[in-house]
Amino acid sequence: MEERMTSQLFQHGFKLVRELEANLPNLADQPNVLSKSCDEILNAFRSAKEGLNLHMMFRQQQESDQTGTSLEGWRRSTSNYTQPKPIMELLQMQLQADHRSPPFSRSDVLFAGEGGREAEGSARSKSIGGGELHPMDVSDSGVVSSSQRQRRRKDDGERRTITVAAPRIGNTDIPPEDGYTWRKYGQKEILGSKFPRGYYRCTHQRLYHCPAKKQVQRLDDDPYTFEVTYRGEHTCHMSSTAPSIPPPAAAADITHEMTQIRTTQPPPSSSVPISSWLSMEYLGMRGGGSSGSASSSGSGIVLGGGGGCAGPSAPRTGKDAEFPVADMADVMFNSGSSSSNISMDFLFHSTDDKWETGDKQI
DNA sequence: AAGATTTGACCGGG
DNA sequence: CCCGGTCAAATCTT
Repeated sequence: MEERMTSQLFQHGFKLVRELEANLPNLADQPNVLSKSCDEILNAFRSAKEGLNLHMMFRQQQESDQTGTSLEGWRRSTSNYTQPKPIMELLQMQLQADHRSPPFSRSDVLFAGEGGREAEGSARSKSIGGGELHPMDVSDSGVVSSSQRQRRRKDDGERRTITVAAPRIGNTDIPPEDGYTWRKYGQKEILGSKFPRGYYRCTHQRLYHCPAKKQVQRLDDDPYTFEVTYRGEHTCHMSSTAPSIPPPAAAADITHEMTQIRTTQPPPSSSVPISSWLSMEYLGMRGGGSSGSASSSGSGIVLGGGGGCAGPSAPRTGKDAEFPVADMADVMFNSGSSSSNISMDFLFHSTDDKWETGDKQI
């Protein structure tokens, strides 16, 4: 169990590395950004290492007092969080604290909820994605009955709309990532809009009945800006067995880096007791459900590795870059706490044949 | 093969 | 009836 959490931390680190790897061609001429990303990675792995130490401590403690209650209590407290802050909000919090410009060119965040946060109940009872469990569809003949589908609309509850700047480098068709993985289920031309609107739902809707959805629409007047509307809240990370771990600063920042260039030093996540940010206390409190964006390329950023949206089924190709990544991580660990020890030559020459894979970059 | 995306059709609300 | 949202079969990707 505890090992699993730690492995999630490690996997997050790996993921950051993978992302850095994928974006390296773009970052070649932005050493400061690159350096920053390296710091994120270092922090991620450092946190993982702390987690490891923590496990060892707890294990020893558990062995000494056979009751095991302390461990149990710790676990309970760590799974006691509600919802992880969506990355957007994390960024805002973080940047607010830092007195820096907002992550994305967030012009506004408006809540259009009719007061109800009931996303969970209604969605479950009415079986949102229609298809799977329709009472009406289960005629024993297997043939769909006359009333073909049952759809639900309305009662979506809260809608949150934000505008997000698209990356001007790389594939601008892909709205910026957030910590969640989304699956596109529709696209529609909208009257009066030049660009179609994309409809996304949480990838883990099936597993966790997660009602979270979002719509992504490019603005007519500024194709580099997306308007993202979120509906419903993520419930998919509520699994008691494995809380997702959206490492606040690191994950948020690397996402951000790819989106907008800025130079900033994140709050050293390593200085935050891992137990506390595991329990999400570090993040403040609950978050509304979401953020982000999906991408047609399916390259969703998946945080953590365990619990919910952020994780159990990381769509990332899993096996592809595991070894290079591990090597890289190793190098970084051994090189101390600063990324400055890594020479650009190492990154751009000794392994340059690997960067070819980025066919969708730029 | 499983999962994601595409896309035309369907449905409900205004 | 129109429009926005969703479904689901076909297709693509991994």
